[in-house]
Amino acid sequence: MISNSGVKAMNIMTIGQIARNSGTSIETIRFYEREGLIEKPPRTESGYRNYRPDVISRLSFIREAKSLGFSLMEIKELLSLKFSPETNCGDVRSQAEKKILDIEHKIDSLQRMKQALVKLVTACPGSGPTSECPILEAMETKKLG
Amino acid sequence: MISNSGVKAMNIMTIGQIARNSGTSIETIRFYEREGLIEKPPRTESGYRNYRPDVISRLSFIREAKSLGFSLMEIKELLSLKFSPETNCGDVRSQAEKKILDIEHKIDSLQRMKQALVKLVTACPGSGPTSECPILEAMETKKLG
DNA sequence: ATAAACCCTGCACCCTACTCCAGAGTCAAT
DNA sequence: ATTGACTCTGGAGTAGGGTGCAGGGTTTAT
Repeated sequence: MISNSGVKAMNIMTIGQIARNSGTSIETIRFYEREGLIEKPPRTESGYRNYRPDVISRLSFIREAKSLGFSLMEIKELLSLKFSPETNCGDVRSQAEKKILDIEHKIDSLQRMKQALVKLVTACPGSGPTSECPILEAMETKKLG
Repeated sequence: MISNSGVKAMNIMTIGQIARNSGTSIETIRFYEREGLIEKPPRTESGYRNYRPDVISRLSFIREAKSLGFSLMEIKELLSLKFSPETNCGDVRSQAEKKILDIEHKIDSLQRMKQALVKLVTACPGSGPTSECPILEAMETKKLG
């Protein structure tokens, strides 16, 4: 290796270090790279991937968004709201507005679900044979959808 | 057919009617039955499934919960949260409490995501290039997850 | 009584999102 | 200079969640 002679660039990491720090496996990181969810990082002379640490938060974001029911496709869209010098601000804006509505709907549904469960828990000591399925009932009467 | 002679039981539906009314395909309904997410309905003499209309809201709930990032397994657990003579109150209660925490975490994450997007939209002048839209920054710095 | 529209089972297949090799090269420490 | 931990590519395999027939009965309208 020839580079890295004078200054030690301590802000680059191997894929293994990124994996350990992000809770995402090496294989998955490479998979996300193939799928375009994270940028192709520069390589060393020998071909090793060379990451800047900020890819870690991107990976955390992906993990979080997945657990909220977004597909990798949707996550890609969310992420691309930043990196598109081509598209104009209006496009991004309306995209973002759509996502906001989507998210608001999700929050709503979760709040109704939570309410149903809270009701179930507080009614618990009574222990009588309550309704067949409290969560379903709560969701039904409030007309989810 | 011999039954159904005197009284017309109008509150039963075929699988096709359920499918059309719930937005879930026939195949998927049968799949959910195999997986135990919905009860096996009674059958006609000829073997046709005979549903009561309330299965529709159960299917809607499943669809909703899926979009919120719950797996079919988790949905099964959510649906089974009720007091039955078999399970004791403590079990149900602690199960429900775990689900509540889970849901609260999801709501939190969604709210942070929404905030990031709202910030993006309000920071967006509505035209021009988007080289430095604040969305990813907002998401990264807030340390989602 | 015949066609169109349904429904049945069983099984193969598909998509998404990974996960796991094999075979080979690289790096750090001893 | 060798060992052991690490990385590379390419490709096959897996789990979860459906989807699509084929082959064959059933219902309903005409």
